[in-house]
Amino acid sequence: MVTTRNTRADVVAAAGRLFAQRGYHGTSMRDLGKELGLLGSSLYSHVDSKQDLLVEVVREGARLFEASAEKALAVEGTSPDRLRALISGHVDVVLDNLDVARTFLNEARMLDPDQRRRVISARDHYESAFRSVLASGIAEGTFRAGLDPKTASIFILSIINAIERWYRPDGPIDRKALVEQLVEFVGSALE
Amino acid sequence: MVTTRNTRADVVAAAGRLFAQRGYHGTSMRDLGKELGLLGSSLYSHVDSKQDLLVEVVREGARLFEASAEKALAVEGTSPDRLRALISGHVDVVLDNLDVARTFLNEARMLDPDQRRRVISARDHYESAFRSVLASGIAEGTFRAGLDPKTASIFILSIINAIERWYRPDGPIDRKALVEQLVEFVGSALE
DNA sequence: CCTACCGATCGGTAGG
DNA sequence: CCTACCGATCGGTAGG
Repeated sequence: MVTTRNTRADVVAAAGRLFAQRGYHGTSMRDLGKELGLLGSSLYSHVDSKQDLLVEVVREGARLFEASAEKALAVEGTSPDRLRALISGHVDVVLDNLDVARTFLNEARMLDPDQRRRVISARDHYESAFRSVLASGIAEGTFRAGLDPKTASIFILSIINAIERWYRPDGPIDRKALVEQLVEFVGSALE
Repeated sequence: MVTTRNTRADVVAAAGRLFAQRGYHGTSMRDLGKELGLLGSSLYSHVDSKQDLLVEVVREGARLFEASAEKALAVEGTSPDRLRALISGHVDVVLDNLDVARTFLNEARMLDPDQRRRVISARDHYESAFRSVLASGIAEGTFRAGLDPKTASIFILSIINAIERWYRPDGPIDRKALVEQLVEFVGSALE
């Protein structure tokens, strides 16, 4: 077995792993080097700074969530169908990219103000997918009138963002059942 | 105006503020000293270590949530009444102790394994208050049968724990309205 | 609560 | 990607 040189993508992936586990400030460049089998100083041939790594991981998270929303909004069918697609897609993004999702959700606030603003607007755009599906459903009469799409979106996102905090893939509830429980809970909250 | 000496409680309170804002690893003892108008080294006349401060803040959070649950469970009335008391009490704990709650929710994972275990079991005990109220409501027929109290509790806690992340006291929705929206959303999810 | 430190570790650079 | 560093900062201590 040959030990190949690390690519920039390897470095970013390892950064996501450690940032997710120990937090951005809890991870040193030497920790990250060790994770990759090289010295901390060697990382600077791949990146300009530690912040750069956080930016890169968080951006990847934003891309993944955004791509999921785009797909979900394109689903033919009813508003509840698109809401289900949004929820199911979110679960997939989180569970298929746990480290990236965790870093995106918990460590983005460690970015400098400029980069943080970009993340906030990316999040708002993602949230707007939920708001628009809820608004359509209310207009169609499939979701209860009097529902506030903004608040309801925040509640729904609160539930699906928190999955990262408690869900264990090897636990008693598999991914499909998780999505079912989510859709059922959220669905009946909207009726 | 006289400048009084800081008490241990002042130090813990300031630690909660900084841990909540910048994270545990993002806060240095010198930062904390500056916040209190003294040197980092002077803090060691109040505490033995930085970890001690995190332990203290997190424990205070655990105490507050536990006290709230105890009060809510003692409420006379129906299961939905007690659920409302749990939600309303949780909102009060979070909004009246934002820094402590944030540190409890986001920084407890930075504790050493031993202390972290204690927090996890404290959280589980708090969650059990929600589970038991849901189970009673299902048994009475006020909450829909087929509901899983464990999963539903996690979903409810996901929503009310996330308040820390988005709610602004000076925003368009006041505390009373927030509780109403929460109770309505969660309530209809359980019917 | 300050003075005066300690060894360890931090993010990062120059040069190969 | 390593060698050999840099100045700054880290948590913490001794003694007052």
